[in-house]
Amino acid sequence: MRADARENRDHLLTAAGTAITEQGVDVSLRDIARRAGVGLATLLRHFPTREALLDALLRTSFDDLTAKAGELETSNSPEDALVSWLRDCVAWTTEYRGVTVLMAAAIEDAESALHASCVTLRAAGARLLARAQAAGAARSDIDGTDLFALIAALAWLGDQPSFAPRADHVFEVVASAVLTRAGSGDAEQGTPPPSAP
Amino acid sequence: MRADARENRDHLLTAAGTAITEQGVDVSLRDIARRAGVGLATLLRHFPTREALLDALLRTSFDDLTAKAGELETSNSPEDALVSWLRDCVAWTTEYRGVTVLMAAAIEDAESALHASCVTLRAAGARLLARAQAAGAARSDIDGTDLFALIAALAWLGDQPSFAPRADHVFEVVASAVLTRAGSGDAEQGTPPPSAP
DNA sequence: CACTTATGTGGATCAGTGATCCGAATCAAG
DNA sequence: CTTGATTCGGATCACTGATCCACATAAGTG
Repeated sequence: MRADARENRDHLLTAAGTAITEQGVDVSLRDIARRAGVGLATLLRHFPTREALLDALLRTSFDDLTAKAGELETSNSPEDALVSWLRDCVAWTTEYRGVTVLMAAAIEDAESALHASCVTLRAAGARLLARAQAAGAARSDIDGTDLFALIAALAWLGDQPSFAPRADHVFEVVASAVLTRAGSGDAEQGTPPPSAP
Repeated sequence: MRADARENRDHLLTAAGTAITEQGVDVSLRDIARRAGVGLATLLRHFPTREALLDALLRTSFDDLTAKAGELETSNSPEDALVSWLRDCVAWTTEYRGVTVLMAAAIEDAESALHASCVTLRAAGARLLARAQAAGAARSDIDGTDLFALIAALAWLGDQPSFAPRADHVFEVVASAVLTRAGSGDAEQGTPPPSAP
């Protein structure tokens, strides 16, 4: 790779980072190119699609989250590990407004540049969930896919200006649904047992 | 209102209905105008913005949902009433793919054409929730805004092709979090009590 | 250092979007 | 039937992502 090309690539990545944190992932690619002092065509040569650019930009964050999941697997409490990791995941998405929709689309589109990162992230969450389930700390009728969907939904709430103030509270509510009670025998039914204390 | 104008308006609404159910709320306004046999400028005169068009198109659905909430208020079980209404709300959004994002934006934007409908809907849900809380069937640390956020999040999951197959299951999980247990004393803390059976 | 070649660049351009303007067509009242 | 106001829709604008190709430039060679 030529030296000037590498330099342009780096400029593009930093410009994309600041532009996205300011305006969200839907920011105009022309804006990013302009910030980097580069033509639009150059941006599109280095990153043929918006997803490719995001993949290069977010890959380290993805890796950090999966690494964190690995560390938490040796934490003392399976329950705390799961909840803490969930919180980290949701909190991370607030840095990149709008990234949730792209992740949701990428997780099932094997052609997407973000696909691999999303699958890895889901697997990391699934391991933490399985550990909590084995310890009886999480309901047993959900799996990694459900967990990923819950993370995405909570992250999406944080993306919406109208819901963002309540996002933390809603997180607690949903987390309490994932944790503890119920979920062993009547999982097939789907409907939880009626409350009769 | 002139007769031909009214006719065009009706054609536009039916065309918008079919176009949106086929392609989602992001469908091109030109497509809708073309289906209605009308110019784009005509569509934009009758409905100056996409939200205005959606408001006219969805208002009856909104009214149906709020009316249903009113009926359910006299149902025998506050718990069943709440869950049934939640299910109806989430199910309704599947007809109009992508409408959730617009509702989320409209609920806090008083200028939006959809604002009034969303506020009314939220109030209807809040009444059902309050009734369930009074009966001890729903946790007491959530309010109508939280409920609206949960509905929106679940509806958004149904909108995403990758999550749609799990949307029903996730609904049950979230519904079980809203219902029954906890929520009276420790609401201030946010964090649910650790599971220690 | 000079030259050649392969590589990278970016302005011009295309199809698509929502929005706006204004001359022309159409309806309804007298 | 005439008149006048209302409505219509093609042309147009600014913006998006994407593509093309003449041009500039860096890297390698003698």
